[in-house]
Amino acid sequence: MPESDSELVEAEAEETAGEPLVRRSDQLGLGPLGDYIGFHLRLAQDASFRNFVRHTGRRDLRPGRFTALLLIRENPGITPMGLSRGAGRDKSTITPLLRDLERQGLIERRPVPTDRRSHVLALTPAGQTLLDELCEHAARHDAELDEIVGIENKPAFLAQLRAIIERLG
Amino acid sequence: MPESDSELVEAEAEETAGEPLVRRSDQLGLGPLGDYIGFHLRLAQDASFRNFVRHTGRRDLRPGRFTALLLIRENPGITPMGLSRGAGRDKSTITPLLRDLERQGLIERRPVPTDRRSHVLALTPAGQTLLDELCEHAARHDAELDEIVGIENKPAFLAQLRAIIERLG
DNA sequence: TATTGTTATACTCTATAACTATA
DNA sequence: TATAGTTATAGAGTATAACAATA
Repeated sequence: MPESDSELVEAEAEETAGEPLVRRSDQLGLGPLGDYIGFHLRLAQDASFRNFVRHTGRRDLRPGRFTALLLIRENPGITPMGLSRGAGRDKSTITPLLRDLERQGLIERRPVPTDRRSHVLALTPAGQTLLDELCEHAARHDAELDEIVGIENKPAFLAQLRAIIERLG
Repeated sequence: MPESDSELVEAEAEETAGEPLVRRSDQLGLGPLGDYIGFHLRLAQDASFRNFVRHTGRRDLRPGRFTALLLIRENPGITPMGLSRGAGRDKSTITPLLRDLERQGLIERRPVPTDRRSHVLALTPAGQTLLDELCEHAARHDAELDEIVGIENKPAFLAQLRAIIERLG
């Protein structure tokens, strides 16, 4: 799906809000899709994301911010173009994302002496703090997934997901 | 992400367009997410969706339309509210979706004698034809997923996805 | 009172194309 | 010429809130 991408969540929120996220009723017929892997991948990803949001208590969290912060932390010296390629998103989507993160004081841009067109991205202390917090939520969320899948099945399950990721585009 | 949802793809397009969908470079570090099920679910769903789009040749295909058409076909007598609950989306998102499908001549609305607030949805012949075509693409796409996962592993893999779907929200 | 469906409004994510300033 | 990044623009998808008609 030009739909998902390479991230998980996002940051920043004003308020937490209740929990009215619409819940699928699942009493409907699905036809041929009832046994499709692709369809279930989609449903599982949806459920997983909702659970993550539940953990963070921030319903405004959406893909992009979290991944951006994480990729910046894990890849020192990364540039906006590197982020674009790493996240699998067009560079034009990176500009407003970084603008917002910078405006919120979560990241900063540093000049690159060797190429004055570009700049290096880095987390500010506030960005580190927020990312740490999100990572804790992510860890708790994923522990639930581990439990559901069964820790003994996790390696095989992950291997199958990785196979899909690598062998499809 | 309040991000994904309960569908797979969508319908309608003007032209096919090249294939410039940005491709993840994957040479970047992922930190703690490197072993997270949730993260890999997201990547796999992303890859799967891109592959589906590749099959259909319609890059404008996105979640929503396809599911709507499918749920309408598979659940005779369904109403907009039923669709909303089945798809796990707020009813306010259903209105414009149905408006577009109707405008394209893919669905029609029929009055409900017992409740004049509502109406029953049904595919037109054109809607059936389009849905059939999309289902063929979906079948070929999912056959690739079967091959990647390995047909002998499919039942267990699907069971794990279903466990995630059912046990998380 | 509660529900169905619509409308108004807004925000996120995404992309293409055109532009600039460098390389 | 080609690349890094920005801006302008556009279109899905989603949601909340308020509303009219009906139950």
